[in-house]
Amino acid sequence: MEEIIIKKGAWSPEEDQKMKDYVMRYGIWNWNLMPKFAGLSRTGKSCRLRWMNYLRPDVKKGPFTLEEREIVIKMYQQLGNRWSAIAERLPGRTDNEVKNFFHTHLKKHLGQKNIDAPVKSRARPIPRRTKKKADKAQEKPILFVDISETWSNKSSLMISPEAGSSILSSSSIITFDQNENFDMEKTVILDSNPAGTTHHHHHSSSDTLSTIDSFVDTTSFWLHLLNDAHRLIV
DNA sequence: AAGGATGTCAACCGCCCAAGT
DNA sequence: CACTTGGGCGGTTGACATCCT
Repeated sequence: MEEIIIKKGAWSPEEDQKMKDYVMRYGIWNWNLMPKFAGLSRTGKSCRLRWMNYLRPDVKKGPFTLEEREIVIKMYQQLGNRWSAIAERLPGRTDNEVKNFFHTHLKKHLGQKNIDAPVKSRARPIPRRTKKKADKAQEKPILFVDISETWSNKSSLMISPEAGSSILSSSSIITFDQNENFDMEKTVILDSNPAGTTHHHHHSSSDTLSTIDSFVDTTSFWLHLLNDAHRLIV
């Protein structure tokens, strides 16, 4: 097994570019696996943080406006140190940025007299997580691809000729969970199969599924194709 | 001019939670 | 039920910039 040195600290412009290129092409599917495919020697966590706080196209850069400042103060009085909740009220600002802004600009310059928090640190009157995974999936359908070593036990790729749309005269691929029924919404149209291998399986009913055993060998290829294709339908 | 003090903020860490197994 | 996993959260650190004497 090859030893991979995980890089830490500041991101270089080259790393940023790799990340941007990758996400633009393939989207975000799994933070832990993504750096490997993107050619980054970083942890998934590090990648996620960099993307969320800096590389994401909708992050607002530059100093806080007066309005934003007022919102931070007001929300801090209401919510305390729930930075991510406060950041939701400030489009383009991240929790990290709000937290930094508060500590460096507000806490000291205003003093506690004007910005009393209603609750002590760690107290969470409102559950931190209000969104469930199902809710999020509804907001934006996400293709889930499981490529763990136990791949074949958990889930499979399926190709269903019937699912082909008129857009492309090709086979379709979906991902699925064992308990999940065929879902046309998650159908992905592909042009071709990897490495010219034949993975076409015909199904007469929607719950007939086939496992592609050689998946692991062509994981990268498939994931890239899936992500490309996924982008077509989202 | 110099170098110590202070400020800024990107990125890390440990912990937490929801969902899956 | 317990355990694992992925990702989200807030506290904190430390490199670098700027200020101050």
